[in-house]
Amino acid sequence: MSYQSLAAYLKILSNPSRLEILDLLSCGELCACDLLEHFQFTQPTLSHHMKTLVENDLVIARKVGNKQMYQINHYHFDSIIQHLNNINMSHTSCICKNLEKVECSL
Amino acid sequence: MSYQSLAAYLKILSNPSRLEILDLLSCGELCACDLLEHFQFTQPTLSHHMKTLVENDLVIARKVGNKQMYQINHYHFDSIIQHLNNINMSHTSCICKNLEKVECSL
DNA sequence: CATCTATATAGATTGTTGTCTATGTAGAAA
DNA sequence: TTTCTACATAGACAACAATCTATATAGATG
Repeated sequence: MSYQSLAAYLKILSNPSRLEILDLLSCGELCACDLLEHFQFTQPTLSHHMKTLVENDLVIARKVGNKQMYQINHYHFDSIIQHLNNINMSHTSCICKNLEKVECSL
Repeated sequence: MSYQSLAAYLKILSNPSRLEILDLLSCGELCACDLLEHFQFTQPTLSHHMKTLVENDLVIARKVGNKQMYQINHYHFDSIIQHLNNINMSHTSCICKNLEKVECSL
């Protein structure tokens, strides 16, 4: 995963409301109306956040009657976390290996 | 950690340049001039990114002569990853436990 | 001291994000 | 078929973020 795409996924996660939505979904499927009850913002704002989450594969949506059900995509979430871990850790294929230092090895 | 502060840290991480800086620092300490060589942006832009990273405890800075040395703060990075993991996983103290569902358990 | 190197700060600009109000639409119910 | 419920879309706006150029500063060197 490129820095650009990982950064794009982290941007989706870097919002307190979306984090709370994902936490609410972490135990199981919920509909939009259940989610909305927990927040102070308006229904279009929730709809906007859900669209963002679904378009970025962090949430899976399915329609049941006139209700929109949402599930967290644990698999994709895990993959993002793993890529973050790779950046934090020093590893053999790390870009820092082919870094040409000036003479800063102080 | 609140959703707000976790989101704030993720916002710092949600930038491809900062991710690449952290990846470069993951193997060891580097000075600003070494980092700058790897990027297309200007020196003030690097300085701005480093300030952001240091102020948010993701990077530790120390001055040696007229050079500014930077180290990644693995400990804090780990903690952010762990909090992200807690959101992805269903756990006993999860906020979804005291969610009052309408009748959406379809 | 004068100058060079490394880095920081100030201020401007452009693009993006989160939220709102107003309105549209699809499915269920009466 | 009309109405209600649940959700989506459009458009506006204020706040913020990433970058730049220009300039300042701190430490080293001659």
